[in-house]
Amino acid sequence: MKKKSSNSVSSIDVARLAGVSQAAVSRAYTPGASVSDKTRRKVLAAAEQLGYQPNIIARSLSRRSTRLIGIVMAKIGDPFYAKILATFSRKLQDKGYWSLLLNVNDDLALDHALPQALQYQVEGIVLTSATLSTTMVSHCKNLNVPVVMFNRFSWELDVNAVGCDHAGGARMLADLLIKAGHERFAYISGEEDSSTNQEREKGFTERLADDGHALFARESGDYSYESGFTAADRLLSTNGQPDALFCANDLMAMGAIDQARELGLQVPGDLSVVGFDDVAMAAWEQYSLTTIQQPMERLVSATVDVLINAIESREMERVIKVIPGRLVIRDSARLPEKINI
Amino acid sequence: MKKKSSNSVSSIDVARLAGVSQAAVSRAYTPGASVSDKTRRKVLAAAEQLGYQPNIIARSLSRRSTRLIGIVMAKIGDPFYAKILATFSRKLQDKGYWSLLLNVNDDLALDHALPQALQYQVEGIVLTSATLSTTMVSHCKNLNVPVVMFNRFSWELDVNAVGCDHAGGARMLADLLIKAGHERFAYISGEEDSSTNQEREKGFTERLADDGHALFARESGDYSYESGFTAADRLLSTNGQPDALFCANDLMAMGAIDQARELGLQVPGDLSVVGFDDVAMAAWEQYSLTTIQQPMERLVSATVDVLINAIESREMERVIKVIPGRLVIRDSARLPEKINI
DNA sequence: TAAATATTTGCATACGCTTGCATTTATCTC
DNA sequence: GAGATAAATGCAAGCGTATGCAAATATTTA
Repeated sequence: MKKKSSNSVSSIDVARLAGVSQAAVSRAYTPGASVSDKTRRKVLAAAEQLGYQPNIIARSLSRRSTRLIGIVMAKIGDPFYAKILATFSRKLQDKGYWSLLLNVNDDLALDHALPQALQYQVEGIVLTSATLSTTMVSHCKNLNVPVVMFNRFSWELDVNAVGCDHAGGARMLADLLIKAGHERFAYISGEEDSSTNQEREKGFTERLADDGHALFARESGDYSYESGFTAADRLLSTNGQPDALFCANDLMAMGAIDQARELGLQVPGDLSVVGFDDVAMAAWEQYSLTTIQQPMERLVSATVDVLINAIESREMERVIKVIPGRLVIRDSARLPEKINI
Repeated sequence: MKKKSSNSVSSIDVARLAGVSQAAVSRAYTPGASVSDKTRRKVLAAAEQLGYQPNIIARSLSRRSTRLIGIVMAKIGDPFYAKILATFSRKLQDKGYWSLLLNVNDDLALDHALPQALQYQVEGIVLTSATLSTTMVSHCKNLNVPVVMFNRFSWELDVNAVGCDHAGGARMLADLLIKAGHERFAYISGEEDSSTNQEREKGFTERLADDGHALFARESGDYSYESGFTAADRLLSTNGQPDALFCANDLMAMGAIDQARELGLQVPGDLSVVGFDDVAMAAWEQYSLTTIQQPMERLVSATVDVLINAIESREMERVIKVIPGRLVIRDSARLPEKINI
């Protein structure tokens, strides 16, 4: 239709209209800069009239600061991760940072995507549901871009990390199940190589071992509802069934519950099922899942704090924070006779 | 620990090391630029050695193109929107664009956040779950930044739009319920002022009217599970119950199903329930929800195409695309005797 | 082999903003 | 009201890359 020529109005145009120098315009938009009120008003009026907005790209180049944070995610569709993302972007926005979203399928794709993000001069990176290769870590280190891994942990990688106390949470669950008098404990794992999965399993089995129990059965899943559903099938349709089941996350727990019911079992009558995360659906009537709540707000706040601090203080010391989860008791697991947890 | 001085290596450093001009370095990174293979190799080798990566911020300034797209979202936690976001960012990445995420609570916050995004010189904007004010629309228009509304529509606003055929989908559902012999139809709305809600209700009631039916009952919800749960309570605990219920989205439908069962009703025995969206959970055993599938890939592809085209062709003509949904029949609604849908 | 053409190269400027520094103007002090 | 101090202003040099243009080099043609 109408063909507009490139119509971007710059600080020079504003300066001209306001009858001041270009520098004055810049200062009018810089809090605490040395400008008189009168000048600032003149500038803002002229800007208003011309529809001027400062060009942050140019500002970033000049200031050598973009206020951009790269958020790396896989599985955005997973409700737990979706919530994380929502919380991150909100908290970052509150602090005046913006989120550059890197959607990644696997760690390989990350190695491809990350350099791109770095080219955008992101000032920090949040890693969820993906792990960096060591070359990428040193890459970020060289560029002086702090990284925080969220709910992932690795001793080898010299990277900041904030996460929930998965082992501790799993221990609480084991504890609850033991006290409820269960005997045959099963576990459905998440992706085997995720640190989250390993810690949860470790905490669970250790607490069992404390009471002389061992894992009665174990199946592999991948954190998806479907994997919980099918793993539970393998678990429950053999003879000699477990009477307590810990799934590495809520989604699988819900799948497992559905499968159990499919097979005619009562939850928690015949089988106690517990999960991990406390996603919104865990509270739904059909599932009413006993689980460990990951304190999202605290986790994300801590992560953002670590990141921003690393950015602003240029501190290179590695920081690791572990935040305890909270046991949420609902109806999917049998309770101890006397409740004293 | 170790305090690194600002260590950014620029094209000039690479040029020096490679023994070429800075321009040559720039060209080495520009596909199709006029450089000999020899030079390009020298440059890349030097770059490798220094760990050089082009600074996209500087490039953006020079080229006047950031390849940044602003994605505006509210309710990222909603599984349907989470999926949308995932799909968008993937498709955009595939086309060499990056997503700047704007997390927004309400339209008011948008009016605040959008100018900020525009300052980042985003080349286009995708709007989901939020509506622009008219001043923002003209703002974008002035800046020549194309906008596409996703699953939102407004006659008044002169903005591109891509969305599912909500009315058509709702009509299919009404059709199914009518043919199954239902008599008393109820509707639980989404947020009343969302165009999506209005279209779905319109399609539903129109199809009912075609057969001489009117809405038997109606309750307000807000697209959340909880609102479906409570709305269903109001709907079902009065005497004179509906026998068919259309909820404006799946989440509410699941809430309604849970409430119905809570009240001792069979679904679909006593009450047929249908939803809209076909989120992942709709396929879960407990719900097995009959619903309208929004063809996510097509919707998002179309949106991205409209946007990219508007960006690259500088075309200002308004584009509107409506894409049909697909009826997914599961077990939450009674079926007609003879199936001929 | 010289001339004509095509390909590479470097120079210099532009992109829009920030900021140190010197200069001008306003404010204060006695 | 003069001198001293403080605040405001403008100038100009960046920030790191892209690119038009002219000069230099390579390739082709006769």
